[in-house]
Amino acid sequence: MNLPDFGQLEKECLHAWDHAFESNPTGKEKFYLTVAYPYPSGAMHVGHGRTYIVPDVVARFWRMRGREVLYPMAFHVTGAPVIGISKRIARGDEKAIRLYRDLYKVPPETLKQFVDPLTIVRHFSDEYQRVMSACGLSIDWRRRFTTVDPQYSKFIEWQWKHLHEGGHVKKGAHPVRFCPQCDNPVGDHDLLEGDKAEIQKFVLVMFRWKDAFIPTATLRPETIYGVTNLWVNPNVVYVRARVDGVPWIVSREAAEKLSFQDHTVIIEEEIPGSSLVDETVSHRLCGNVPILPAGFVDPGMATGLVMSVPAHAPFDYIALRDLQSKGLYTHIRPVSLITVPGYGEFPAKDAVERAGISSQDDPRMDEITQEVYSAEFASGRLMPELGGQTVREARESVSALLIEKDSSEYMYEFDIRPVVCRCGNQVFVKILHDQWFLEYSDPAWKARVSRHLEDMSLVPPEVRAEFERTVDWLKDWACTRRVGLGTRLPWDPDWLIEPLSDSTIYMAYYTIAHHLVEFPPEELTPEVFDYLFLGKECPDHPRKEKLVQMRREFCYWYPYDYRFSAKDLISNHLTFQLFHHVAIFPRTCLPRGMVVFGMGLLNGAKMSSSKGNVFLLEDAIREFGADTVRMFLVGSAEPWQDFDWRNELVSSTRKQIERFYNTIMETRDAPRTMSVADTWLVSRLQQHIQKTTEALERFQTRQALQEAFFAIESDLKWYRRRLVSGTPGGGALHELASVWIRLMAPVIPFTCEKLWKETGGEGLVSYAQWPVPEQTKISGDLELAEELLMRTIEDIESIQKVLQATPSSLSICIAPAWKREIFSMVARAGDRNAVMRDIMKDEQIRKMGKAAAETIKQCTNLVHRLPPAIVEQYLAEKLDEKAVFLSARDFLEKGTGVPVTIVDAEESLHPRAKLALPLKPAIIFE
RNA sequence: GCGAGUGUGACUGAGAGGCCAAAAGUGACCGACUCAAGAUCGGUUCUCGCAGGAGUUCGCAGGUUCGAAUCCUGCCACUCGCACCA
Repeated sequence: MNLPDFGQLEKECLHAWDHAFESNPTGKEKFYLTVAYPYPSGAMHVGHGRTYIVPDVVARFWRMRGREVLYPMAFHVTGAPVIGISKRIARGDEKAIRLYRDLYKVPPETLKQFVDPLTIVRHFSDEYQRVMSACGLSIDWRRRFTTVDPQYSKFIEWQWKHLHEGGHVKKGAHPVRFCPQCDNPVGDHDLLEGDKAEIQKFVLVMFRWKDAFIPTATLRPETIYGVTNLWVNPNVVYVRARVDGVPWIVSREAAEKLSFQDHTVIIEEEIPGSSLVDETVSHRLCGNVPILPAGFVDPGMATGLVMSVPAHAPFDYIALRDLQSKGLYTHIRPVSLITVPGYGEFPAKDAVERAGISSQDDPRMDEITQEVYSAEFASGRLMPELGGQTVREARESVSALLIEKDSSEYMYEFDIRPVVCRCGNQVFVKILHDQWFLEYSDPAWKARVSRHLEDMSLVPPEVRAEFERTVDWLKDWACTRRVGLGTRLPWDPDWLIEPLSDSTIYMAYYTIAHHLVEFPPEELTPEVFDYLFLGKECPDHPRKEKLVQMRREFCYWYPYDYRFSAKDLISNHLTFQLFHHVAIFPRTCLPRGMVVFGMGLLNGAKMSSSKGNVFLLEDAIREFGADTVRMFLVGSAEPWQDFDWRNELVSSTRKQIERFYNTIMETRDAPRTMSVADTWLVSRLQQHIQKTTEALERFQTRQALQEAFFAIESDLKWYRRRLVSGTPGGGALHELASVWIRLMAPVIPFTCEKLWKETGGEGLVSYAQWPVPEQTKISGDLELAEELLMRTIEDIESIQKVLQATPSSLSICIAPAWKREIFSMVARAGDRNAVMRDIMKDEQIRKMGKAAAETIKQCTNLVHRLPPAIVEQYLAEKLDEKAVFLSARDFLEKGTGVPVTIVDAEESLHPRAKLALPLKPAIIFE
């Protein structure tokens, strides 16, 4: 083997590609694809690599097909993560420092500067660009920007002005997880404990006790009609507190929580739980009820006091039963208020008894509570005397009633506790005010998105259901922040625009990004953008011609053709950007398609930077070469499937590329003569061109590689086998080389660029014309003949395998014409059952008698066992089987090592000769 | 829990009612070439079989059909999402 220095080769290519992929509007049809821009807070790993390499393969493919391709890239730096990172590094946090120093290999001097968040993103943006280039990504880097560039901020302000004017941004209150210590809302990833916790909305049912209220929290306000008592924990000390001036009795924890939920709370005195036991409270809807002691009451849960509905709540039922079994409170009877199919008067009792639960501590209690809850919610109705509403309806109407007439309030609480912030402190539910929302819940907005979604091309098609559901499910999105990097809300500059919300239509920005940097930000007024993106009247501007040109460029590129992104973004970014597009742009500028990717695994485990389970892309390129990394990443699975990076598999990909390189280099010396095998090879090649093209049009990179690489390799194998020994191959190889290099160029552009040059190709292969299959080069009869030969050899080999005695000769007996006739008739027949009768109508054949009947049966069998394409071809071509074998006799003799004779089956005396069928000659070893 | 998806031979994966014992790649084993290793090339890789065949397989259990990896039902397992975050 004579391999080049791939590292050197890559360097030369990168040099040749410098500025080669900068795209400008031309007379050609365009193809605009974008990928979600990265948030550069760390080094790229091979998972990121695939995210950008797959689109690059697509970009290179369309470029070679003559499209003007735009593949831009920018960096998303708005938001809070880098601020957290810089703080942690400033604080000397070991874990953060280890990650950046050891895994991401940030030099110590640079790391020191990471106390400034912008330094982090600047460092990694540059690194991203360097590594992306090293991967051979055909990006137009002139358009690079970051989301904190002043021009971009102007663009965001323009967009938000429209969203605001369009009525898509509303102000409201919003419960969030909040850490008082950090004085900030906390997201899932900021939690030490309780990351699954959801905020639930409880109704506080206000029971009167002396001059105060005892609020009990419930998710089932409709059960107020069945309250028999309250529960208090006698071992807990409660407080009497003035809540918005009104005295409430709640747990100490509850008092603190309420203070975060829009209440002013002043604690006045402590009240031991035990002193509340046996007190009487009252409520308009259930009258006077006693307070009973119960150990299960958790002071950390909502108000720390609960109402008891033993007929419908298993916990309440069991707690009451336990007390009554000790002879206490025996006068209390459960009060039934809901009827549910499948349960008796007291569903809680039924459920407990069915499950055979005897104690409050039984672990199944939560499960059966859920069971009763769900059953009643799904199919329960209030008793007729209470109005007969469904539980679903009653829950709404009763809570409205309680709020309006009975001083009830809402209280938010987590469904799972404890919830602990990364800083170690307890997290509370806080109601944020003045929060701005994108009103994704707006049915009219949703409807426009849904309608557009129908017109979009989604790859793979299975994701459509998920998009539809997401559009349906999206609620209002809190779109402003107090902390982080970003653009300020134009009409309320105390707020920053939230980072997902500022990244929804930036694909439009790319189209003119390289021109926009020439403008001072203050000149980029809304009127300018209105002209550029919406075609409104062009404002007066000293550089009006420039603006006109930019408008033209935008119109050339937009809308984008495909957006590529990982599947985890379906439920936010990918759907958000559709909402924003329909809100801002006219129909003609709405996105055309999306391609959704699978996730990456490393040696079978999920890739995760925080767990250190990553393989850096730059290391991979250094170790294996960029082409190897590319070919592995696009070839191991289709884009939407998850892929698994395993070093040993990657190494074998490298060998494949080396093999490819050598094969092509060897073709340079091949003579120009065309043999039968050459014609066959060229004929086959047309199919591979066709199939590769189709696969890439459908983004099936793996399938494309299957055709463009392995299928061609396997043809070459047969081709070489068919060559007379010692010959180096013929004229087909030159054509093959030229086609093959181009088919592989999108995937392994470095190697192909080099080979293109070596084989005398003109210019860059990156811009060479994509091969087109030529009908005139396809010879069906030859392909069928070779197919017959291959199949026969396969049969011969399988016989040889089981043969014990060494044969001295081989006869191949060709089926007679009448059998070929029968075969054709069988193959053409539509109705399989009638075939026999129809064929036997033929005088000539009927004379054959039993042999004919037998042959019909065998042919029927054979026709169904052969690939339809072959049968079809057989019907279309006039195949002279005997000639095929005669011309391949040398080849057969060489393969089997015995003399071969080819005879007509009817001339052979051997009984086995009768077995001969079309496409399946009798094989006789003697 | 809810929603969307996936389960194929040692592994990655094609296959979407008869072309299917199931493509291709990888790995493993054997052979050729080598002093040797690597690379390369040829062969084998579910079980049985002295004639191109037969048997048992495609998460599990049923069902539809002349016929099921493929269609239907149930179960099990895995992946992703469930938001204030990139």
